[in-house]
Amino acid sequence: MKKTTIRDIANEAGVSVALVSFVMSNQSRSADKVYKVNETTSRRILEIARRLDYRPNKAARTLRSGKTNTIGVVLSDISNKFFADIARCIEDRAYGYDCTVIFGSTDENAGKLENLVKVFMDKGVDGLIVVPCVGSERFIRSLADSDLPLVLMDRECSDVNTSRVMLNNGAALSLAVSALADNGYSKIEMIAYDMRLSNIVEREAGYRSKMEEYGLSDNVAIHRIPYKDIYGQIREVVVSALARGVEAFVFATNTLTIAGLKVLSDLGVTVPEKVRIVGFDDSEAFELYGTSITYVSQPVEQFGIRALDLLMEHISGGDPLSRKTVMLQPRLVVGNSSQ
Amino acid sequence: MKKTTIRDIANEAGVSVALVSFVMSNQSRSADKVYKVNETTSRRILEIARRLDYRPNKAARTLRSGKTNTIGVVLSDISNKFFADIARCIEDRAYGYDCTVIFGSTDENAGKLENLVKVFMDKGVDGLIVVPCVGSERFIRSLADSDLPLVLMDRECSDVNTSRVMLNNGAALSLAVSALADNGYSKIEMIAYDMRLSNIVEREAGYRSKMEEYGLSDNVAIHRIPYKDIYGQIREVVVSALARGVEAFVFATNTLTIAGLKVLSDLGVTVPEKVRIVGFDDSEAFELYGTSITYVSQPVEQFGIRALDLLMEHISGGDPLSRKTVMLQPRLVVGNSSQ
DNA sequence: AAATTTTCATAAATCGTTATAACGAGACAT
DNA sequence: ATGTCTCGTTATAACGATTTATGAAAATTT
Repeated sequence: MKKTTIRDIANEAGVSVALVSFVMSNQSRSADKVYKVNETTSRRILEIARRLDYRPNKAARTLRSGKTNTIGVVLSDISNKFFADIARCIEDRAYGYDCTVIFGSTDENAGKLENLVKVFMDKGVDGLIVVPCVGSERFIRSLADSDLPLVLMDRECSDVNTSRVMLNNGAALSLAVSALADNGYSKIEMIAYDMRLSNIVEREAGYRSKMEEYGLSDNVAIHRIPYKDIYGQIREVVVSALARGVEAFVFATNTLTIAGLKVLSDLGVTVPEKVRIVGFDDSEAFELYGTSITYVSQPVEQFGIRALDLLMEHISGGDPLSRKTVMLQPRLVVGNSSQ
Repeated sequence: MKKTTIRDIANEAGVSVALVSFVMSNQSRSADKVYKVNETTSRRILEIARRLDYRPNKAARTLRSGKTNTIGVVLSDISNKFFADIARCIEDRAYGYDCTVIFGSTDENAGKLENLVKVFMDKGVDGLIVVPCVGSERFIRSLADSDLPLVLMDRECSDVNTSRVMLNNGAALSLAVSALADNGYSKIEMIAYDMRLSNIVEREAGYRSKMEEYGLSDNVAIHRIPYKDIYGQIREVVVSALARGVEAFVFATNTLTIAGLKVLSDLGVTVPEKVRIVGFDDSEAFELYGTSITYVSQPVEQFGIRALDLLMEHISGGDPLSRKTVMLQPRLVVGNSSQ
């Protein structure tokens, strides 16, 4: 029960292996010359291939052609809902491109990122989609200078000439601030991460400038939470803010939103009676919270779809000079938590 | 800037390519003969390899040896938290085995499962971890008869001689029932899926037998919810059960638990005052629910770890007759929702 | 009818490894 | 001195495809 090879088919059909190869990878073209295959023989070969249940050997194909039809996706943590959703979209869409995907999680660790990329390159991926993390800028720049197709996702990396898919993070927090300010609240504080990721930084800027627009510069307060012991850190922040008479919180990420709501709930602070909030990203957890949550929504599936499309375009030879940036727009979902 | 090959190293060191190959894949052994390499030359070759930044070409290696160092994992939906967590564990652990993982989601569709497995086989995976779905039994049996190493996860498939990692599903619902019955409740109803997946079936059996043990056979009521419009279906069930004076609900899965809680919350039915519940699996959503939830916890990370270990053992030639079944034990986490 | 082009097919050279048989040189025993 | 072993190494044939140059026959032009 040996696997059938191109050679078996050639024997069976009484033709050369080259011809079979041409038929199989049907674009049968060379640099300038175009190899045409006779319709009848072509069909005969296809038929025999089907009968013998021929499956091309990918390793051989890759060895000779240099193409793996595999791409690598490096993200923060595939067990995080946001990235898991993106992963799922990429997986589905890649199927259409007849391309398989391998994933890797960095845990926001630049060393791991570097490692993963190297492993993926050793595997011979045709291209990479990468979510940069703090400290990975230099490496990513060098990566972009190599000739491996690359698409950045979710977070910027300065001075890199490559395609990218980003959220309009500034607009996201503008929406959040407006939702509250338009209801007459002015003491709006922001809870963000300690990490200097581009998306966080931009969200902070969005918050700040929108506050200024409403003439609330003096009320600007950004709390930067370390990545570990989020709950404990937020609790401190919230307690002191409440003591100062804060009216509302805006959150910079999904995780922070959930942790913040839990803190408020544990403190017995009701929303929106005692304090208002606007969250970031949807979560099934919101459904079990007593009050419906106002939040900024990002088009999650678009991240995956657009990033993959850009990468594929890039791989199939689009000219390397026209790198595109896709800017996704956030949307405000209004609930009672901001009233 | 061509990639350096084994041949470059051989030239540089003035030895044959074969010797370099032996050194690189250092277990240099044949069927019976063992090829020893001189310590000094070995070190010299290694040194040169390091200097030239040698990266073995996986495609060539695979073509010749037949091994890909890649495994496939077929699960229900990688964007579902339970599976995402498992995926993450597998990913991390596979790194230690110097092995990459490709994932695929079936959406509980036997056709997709079959398709994914075929794609993975074409890719040449060394082995598979599969979460069966309804209707895939025949295909999985045929798969198990092939000589591709296979490990089943989370759900049974009858008459298949292969390794597997399962939860003790019966015990899981026994725990759930006990938690309620021990508090004096007797009208305990179960909410399960319509699907005849082995894990669901076993959970139903666990519920039923534990109810009998408490002498509550007459109160046994299992509600089977179709996979679509879960919320609406559960709502109907809950409303009529409440009208009949139900005291408590036990849920068969995570998704059902969340949906159930949301229904209760929307109906204004407070837990545990009006009705008691025991959930399945942890969820961050529980943290935002007013009452702490009593739930059956599965050792999620163990699924990934044990499945991968079994598969690796299987791949590296453990005798095919000794297939193992790992039975993971559930644990009860007690909150207020069952009081 | 000769010249030219087009069409279809083939042979042979890779791609970078691994696996196996064989081989020379000393060591050791006969 | 001859034969047998072991040790370290080499030559070479795969592995299964793609790619290129080349060729022979058929179709077209001149």
